[in-house]
Amino acid sequence: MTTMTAARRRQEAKAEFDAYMDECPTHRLRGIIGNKWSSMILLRLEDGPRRYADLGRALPGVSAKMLTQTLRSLERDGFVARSVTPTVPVQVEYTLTVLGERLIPLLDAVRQWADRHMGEVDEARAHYDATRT
Amino acid sequence: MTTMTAARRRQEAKAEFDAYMDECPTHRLRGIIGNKWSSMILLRLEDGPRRYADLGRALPGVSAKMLTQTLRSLERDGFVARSVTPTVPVQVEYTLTVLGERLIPLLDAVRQWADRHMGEVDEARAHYDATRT
DNA sequence: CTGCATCCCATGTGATACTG
DNA sequence: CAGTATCACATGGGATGCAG
Repeated sequence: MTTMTAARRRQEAKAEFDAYMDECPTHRLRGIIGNKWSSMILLRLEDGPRRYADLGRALPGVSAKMLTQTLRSLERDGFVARSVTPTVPVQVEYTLTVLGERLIPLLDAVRQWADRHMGEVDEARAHYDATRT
Repeated sequence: MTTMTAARRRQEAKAEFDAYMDECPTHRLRGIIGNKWSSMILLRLEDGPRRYADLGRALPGVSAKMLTQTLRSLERDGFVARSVTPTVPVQVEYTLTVLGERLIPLLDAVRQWADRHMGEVDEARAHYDATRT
């Protein structure tokens, strides 16, 4: 029994840690702003409401599937609100919620850091790649 | 020919946009801080240098592979420095670079936002899930 | 117009076993 | 101690076609 203890303890620690990670607010937030389209969409909504196809045109790289999927996810998390106008054909408008607006400054902070320092990252990368052939 | 124009134009716009995305500093930074272990490692290094196994113990959920891989990536991007002491057995120490230290405040900003607002996200999520059975 | 369903591939992540 | 190598798997993301 005693021989198993070390491995056993590590396993339990890992399980605990994994559970913690699932709860960890920071980790979850990173999951949100880390995905490919969330931030882009939020930033596009900063200037006011936008319709579905409108957003699609503003983000030429996005597929309909990802646009819908990301929008749903943002809606579920309370960052955007969705309102349908039952005309024919229907109009669907997406708006930033208060919570969504509060996220904008953070997104801007990320953007600013990137603008200021990603050049250094490029240099570091070039140097790293160069020094080992 | 003219019938193809619309689709054609969209394709070109997409290609352009994709190229832009690859360059976009913000998007690249999100790729860095968005991955599972980068931020955690950087935050652990905040208090001073750490050795490989030491980091591993501080992050019970990480596999050796991911620890190495993430560390390599952070080193390449210039966020951490790796120094080897050729004793027997060898010692490898990881330290935050100046660039890495400059990233910490941003990471903290993310953490703070998460601590303050993820509760609201949970509520929104619960409400969303509840309202559509 | 807005969105869902399906299929498919690339990538990220992890478990395990092995090495200088 | 500090990795490397290999295999396996889940997820993210995209293309296409259909529907209300």
